[in-house]
Amino acid sequence: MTDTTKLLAGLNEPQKEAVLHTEGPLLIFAGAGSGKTRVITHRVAYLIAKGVAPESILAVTFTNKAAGEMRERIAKLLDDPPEPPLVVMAVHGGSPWIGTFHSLGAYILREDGRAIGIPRSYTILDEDDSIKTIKRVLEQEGVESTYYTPARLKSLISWIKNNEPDQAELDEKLRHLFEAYEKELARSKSLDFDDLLQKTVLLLTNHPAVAERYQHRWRYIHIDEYQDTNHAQYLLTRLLAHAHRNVAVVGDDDQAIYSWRGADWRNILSFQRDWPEARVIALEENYRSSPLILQAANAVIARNAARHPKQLWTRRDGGALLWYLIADNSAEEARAIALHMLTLLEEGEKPEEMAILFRTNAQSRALEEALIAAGIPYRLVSGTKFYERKEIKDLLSYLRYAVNPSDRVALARILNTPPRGIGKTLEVKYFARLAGGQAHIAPLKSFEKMRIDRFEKLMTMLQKIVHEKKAHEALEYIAQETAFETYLAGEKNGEERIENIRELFGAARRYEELPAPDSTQKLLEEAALMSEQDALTDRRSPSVMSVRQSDGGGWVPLMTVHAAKGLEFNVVYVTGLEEGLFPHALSQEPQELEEERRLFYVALTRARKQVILASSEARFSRGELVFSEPSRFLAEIPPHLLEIKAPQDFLPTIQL
DNA sequence: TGAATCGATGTTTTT
DNA sequence: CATCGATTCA
Repeated sequence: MTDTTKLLAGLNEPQKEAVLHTEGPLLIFAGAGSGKTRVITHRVAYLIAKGVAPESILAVTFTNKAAGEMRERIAKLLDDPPEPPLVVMAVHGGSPWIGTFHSLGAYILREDGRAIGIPRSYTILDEDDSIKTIKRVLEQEGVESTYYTPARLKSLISWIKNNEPDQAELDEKLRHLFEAYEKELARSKSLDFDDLLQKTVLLLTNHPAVAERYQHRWRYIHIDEYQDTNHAQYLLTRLLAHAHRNVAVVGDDDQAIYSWRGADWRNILSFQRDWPEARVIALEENYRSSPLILQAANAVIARNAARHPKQLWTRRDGGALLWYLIADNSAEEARAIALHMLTLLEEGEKPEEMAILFRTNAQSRALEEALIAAGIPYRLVSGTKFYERKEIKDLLSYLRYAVNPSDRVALARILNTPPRGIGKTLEVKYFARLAGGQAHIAPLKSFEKMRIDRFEKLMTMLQKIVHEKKAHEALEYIAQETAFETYLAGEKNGEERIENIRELFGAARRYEELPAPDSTQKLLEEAALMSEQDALTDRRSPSVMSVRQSDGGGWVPLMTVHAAKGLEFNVVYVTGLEEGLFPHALSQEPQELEEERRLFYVALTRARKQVILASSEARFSRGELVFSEPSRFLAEIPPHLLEIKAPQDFLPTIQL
């Protein structure tokens, strides 16, 4: 057993208090860089060292990556070898359960969903899959309306699921479409992201015996990033903690940046209403950023009216002024940044310690081009995610369909991929046939029947394999049988895409130790719930690959500010600081502007040593040159903290 | 059936 | 600008 005093060493007073307050509700306001993750990991390790059974501890994190890191850090604190990353701990008895709300819901529903009619083999639909389902519903219902576009309907449905409005308040048409969508999901034995939360709440509410089991199992609950929980997550937390009341939530209202996704940061402010006996602890000492960066961030966030007042401080002194780079256009902005990076690299800064942040993914293009020109290795922590690539989704859809033969989205994907002569007409016939034998279904012509028979035979075989063998064996079988690599070789970017599916085989091998059907199930779950920060692979150009190999690893990370949440770097470039872009033109309501400001605050507080802010007077947006003013946020930073730079100030001191 | 081409059309952030 | 969908042609 680990000595508990060791777990308290090096913590400041409020941090210690948070670790020691193990019984009863606990609310931790943790400012940016105040050692929040440290507190949670030490707290969990402390509980275990004190003799609490590890399996009775639950920790909910914002991303799976954060979960993996937390797991490793706890293991290290307890002098245990870390578990292999990404294999969910629940399957190894005797470990804390650490994961996101969505994976928690997926797990509970997998175990107990049958009580509310959800089969063990259900499919998780990602955003793209559920949009496809909505398209099918709109077609079936013969909706002509231009108002109900698939994307808009998706967000309306999502809103309904998260907020459970009074049925009577809903528009008749919308209610009808909502029900049709739900019916289609049920028929496909599929759940969307919102269902993973909402159905879990439903299960625990309607089946008290099930709820009691989980309440009894997880006696110590931790929720990270509580300011970004939505209503369903709030209810789930309350349900799980109800019996023992040992619930510790950690968050910062100033870093709430997901209200557009249904998150309600007032959850953190109203915690004390539900748990009146809660101990409240504020962590305001910052260990990350230089005092100048903190002063800038504090000044900016102070402009928000809707916040719990607080002020970050640091014991450190010194630090560099924030730089503000004004460029004529986005290409020049990108080039200047790349040049500056070269100087820092010369001085010995590591590439992975210099992050480039932007408001929208579309901005990455110009930056990538400049980095390629400068020969700087980078990685895009965003954009087309690994599991969203077509070849990956296609191949995984075979497994999905084998596991869940009701999964219509998966079937539609694989029926003719690779091409096997089942085109649009035959697909329609086949779907009608599966839907049920009405009289008007045209009989299949003999060549059609042959093609269908061949496909069905393949799937019967695959089903058998999925139930008897591991995920990677099933994948390799299907790739073999469908000559998938030969098919990809004939497509554009064939080589890269073949690489990708080989990488998928590798990912599948991480589930080797699980028994046969679970192995495939887990892989599919990971694929659906993988987040931006978790991205397994990175988009990079061939030239970048060679640089990477020659300098012993390390890439400059490029990502949206949202994706940077929870991360920190020595140097942070915040690009595209223009009105209309950051703050975004679509977020102009007072509340939305405050969220944009919080987003800017998050960007600033990612940096340890240096912040470089950048804006362009003109940039291309949908093929058009658009001119804009510098972001209002720049003017909110006290001028004495800023040093204005022109692109020429970034001229290289070394030869390109 | 499936490849190819043309034209319209939408534009934030993501589990 | 890039993606998606519809239409056309082999």
